[in-house]
Amino acid sequence: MERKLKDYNPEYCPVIYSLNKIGDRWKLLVIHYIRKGNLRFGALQNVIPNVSRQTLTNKLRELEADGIINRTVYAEVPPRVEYNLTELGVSLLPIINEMSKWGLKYMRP
Amino acid sequence: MERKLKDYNPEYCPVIYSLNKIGDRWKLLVIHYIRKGNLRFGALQNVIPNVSRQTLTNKLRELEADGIINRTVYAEVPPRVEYNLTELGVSLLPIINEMSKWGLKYMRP
DNA sequence: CCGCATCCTGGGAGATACTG
DNA sequence: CAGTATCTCCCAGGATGCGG
Repeated sequence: MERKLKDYNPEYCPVIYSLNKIGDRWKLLVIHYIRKGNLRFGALQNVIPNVSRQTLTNKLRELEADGIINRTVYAEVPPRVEYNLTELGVSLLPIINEMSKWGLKYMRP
Repeated sequence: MERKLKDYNPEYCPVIYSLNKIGDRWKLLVIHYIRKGNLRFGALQNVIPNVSRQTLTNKLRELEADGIINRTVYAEVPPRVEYNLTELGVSLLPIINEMSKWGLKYMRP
């Protein structure tokens, strides 16, 4: 189980709540890349640098449990699974947009 | 040394850059609370749940090295040290604001 | 009060092999 | 293809004591 700040924070504040949902580099990257159209497990693995299948799986499960993404299995051969942002997931995009804007502005090579 | 996604990411993207600077729950919390007026080391330690001195020290150093906060030492007895956001630090506030807004809207007790 | 030096531990993450 | 199951490793972070 993931240890969360919530567990021992007396003055629970919104920022901490958000951090507990997405304050994890992997999760933000997953959301970011799903938004960009990388919907399949393999696609995500290719585009996110150095994620192991294991970790990617875990993060996808957590995001699903938090209602941020949907998982759709297509009964095909070979099997196909697609992930999509839920409404809640979409509501996170402004945060990622702000981060993206900041990165663009202040990034130095 | 902190292992950064940057080190092994072929397609370097702004979101990842931002993540490398602040994609760490402690750092965001530090920025958040400095903004709220908790400028002293002790104040930060009191207000951030369960940070050890060590960790807080490290994060403050990293933030300082990244030009996000300033450190001012007052030659008093007892000693006093204050941290302030630099211009670069202030430029991060929109991100935190978005996170705060999101938390307020979707937080369930 | 602030914070460095040490030591130590837990659990996040990688590697690998195996299934439907 | 898209996972699960295991095992291992590593280091971020906690605890503690000292020093300016």
